[in-house]
Amino acid sequence: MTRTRQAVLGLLESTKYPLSPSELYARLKKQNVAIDLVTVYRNLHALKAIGVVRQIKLHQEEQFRYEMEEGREHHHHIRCKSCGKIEDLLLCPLKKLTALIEQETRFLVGDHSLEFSGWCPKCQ
Amino acid sequence: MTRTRQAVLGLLESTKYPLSPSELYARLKKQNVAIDLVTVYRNLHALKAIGVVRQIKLHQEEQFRYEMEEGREHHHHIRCKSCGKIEDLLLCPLKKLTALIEQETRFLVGDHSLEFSGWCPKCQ
DNA sequence: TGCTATTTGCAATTTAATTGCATTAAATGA
DNA sequence: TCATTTAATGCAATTAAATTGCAAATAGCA
Repeated sequence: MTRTRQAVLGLLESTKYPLSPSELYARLKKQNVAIDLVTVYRNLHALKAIGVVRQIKLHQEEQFRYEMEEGREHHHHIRCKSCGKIEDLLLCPLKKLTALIEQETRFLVGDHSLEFSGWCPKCQ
Repeated sequence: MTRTRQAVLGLLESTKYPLSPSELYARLKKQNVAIDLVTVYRNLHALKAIGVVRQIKLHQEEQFRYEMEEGREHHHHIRCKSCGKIEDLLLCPLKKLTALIEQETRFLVGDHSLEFSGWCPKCQ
């Protein structure tokens, strides 16, 4: 557990929404943490591999985002089409649906991703 | 409406799941359609702009995919984690949820994306 | 303190997507 | 039909996110 890794982890812990590698990099720079963008990527990869952070990809976005795995219930996101603001949605109407989908498709369902987009209060 | 554009459109029309630009390019090559990958990109862009095709991005995938807009009901997808097979899901349990989400978040909901992943019959 | 294994920074590479520009093909009108 | 305008194409180069190789630096531990 190195200084840089702690900085990455600390920032993820204190942020209420998922961050992209470049966002993490920019914020760490602002905090005067000497870190390379490649190191951000590698730390996120490592933290994901050990199950500490979760990698998500929002609909229509280019980059991956990362959020803490621990202490968070199953949730989804809503994202503003205008300013990009992201908030958690704590509801999930999909648990009951899995059996039906497995029956219809013969797939074995592992997980799902759900995302709403629209306009946040400021951008309406 | 050029030959190449017709080829792109024809392939999208005859495929039951969303295709990526590189998949389209590879298949057109196989059909001996002389086309550049850049042209595939530009045609998809143009077809999207006039509302003929829809651009989607599946969770955890790198590239965009495209599918016909016309004649298709609102639907979602299920994707095999192993072989990448994609199928449509014609159900959507989310319409009723929009009002609740707007109330809770004060966002104005525009649309949503929902995707299941798991293992297809062959890969189980 | 000294040794080993891991992590880091830098440079270079990969892949998806985009852009500039000269050439070619389509489409419209006389 | 042919000429003229307009849009589409191919090639090369570029951009951005992510990854990799490798030497130097750092952490962990005896």
